[in-house]
Amino acid sequence: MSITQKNQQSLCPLRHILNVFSGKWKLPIVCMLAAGKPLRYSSIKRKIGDITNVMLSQSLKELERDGIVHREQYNEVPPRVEYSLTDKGKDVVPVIQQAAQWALKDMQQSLACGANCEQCFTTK
Amino acid sequence: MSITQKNQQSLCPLRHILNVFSGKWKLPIVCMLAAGKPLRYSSIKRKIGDITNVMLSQSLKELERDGIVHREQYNEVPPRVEYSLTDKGKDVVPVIQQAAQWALKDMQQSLACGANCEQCFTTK
DNA sequence: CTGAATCCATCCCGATACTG
DNA sequence: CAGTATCGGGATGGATTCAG
Repeated sequence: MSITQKNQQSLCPLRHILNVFSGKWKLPIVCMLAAGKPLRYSSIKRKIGDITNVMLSQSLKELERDGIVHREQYNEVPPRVEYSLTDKGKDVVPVIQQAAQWALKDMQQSLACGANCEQCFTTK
Repeated sequence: MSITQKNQQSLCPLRHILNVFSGKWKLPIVCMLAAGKPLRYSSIKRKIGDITNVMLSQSLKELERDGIVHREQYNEVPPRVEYSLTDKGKDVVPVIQQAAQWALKDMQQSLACGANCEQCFTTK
């Protein structure tokens, strides 16, 4: 399980936000959902590209537990599940955008790269 | 070494900022330095409290390599080293503050805790 | 005082295979 | 389609000891 669970007693807000969003995949996932449209499991997986089922389902489960994403399951055949951001999740988006801005500027200065990443807010 | 080195080719700004600031201690360290006054090694260690030498020196070294903190060494006896934020490091402070704001609000809602942490911007 | 060296436990992440 | 089960490598965080 994630680091989030064991240290729920660590009261520092910064530790808290790191607990919620650290890991390799959570920010990319939130970014995809930030567009507003609910996405299906396979859709997220396809957009991210190189994520495995284990990491995707685990990340989604933890984000759901932490109140960032909402999971809506439709009992159909074949099964359909859609993920979207909760209100709390939408609240973080500006913060992430600001962070991405800083990071982009930093990267341009130090690496002169174009940030051709499809997964974050800085593209286009 | 940090994850930062191997994936320098990962061009996503969000990955970049996570690379620079993830880990258990870097944000607390930056927070202490954000007050503006240069701090000595032992001073940082005392303020954080439960960090070991290994983690502190490693974190500082990586933050220095990434251009966030500046290390000033005075050749005296006993040796004295002072750490402070670079301009780039100061630029991140507002972002971290915003993040801490969100996290604090989130924690108050879900845990009703008082965030009695000395290490972050939300105290006092 | 400011670290470096060594050793060790944990856990994050991933590949592969399988299920309702 | 939307996941779970299992196994394993490598990174990360830490205790202890030692050094300039």
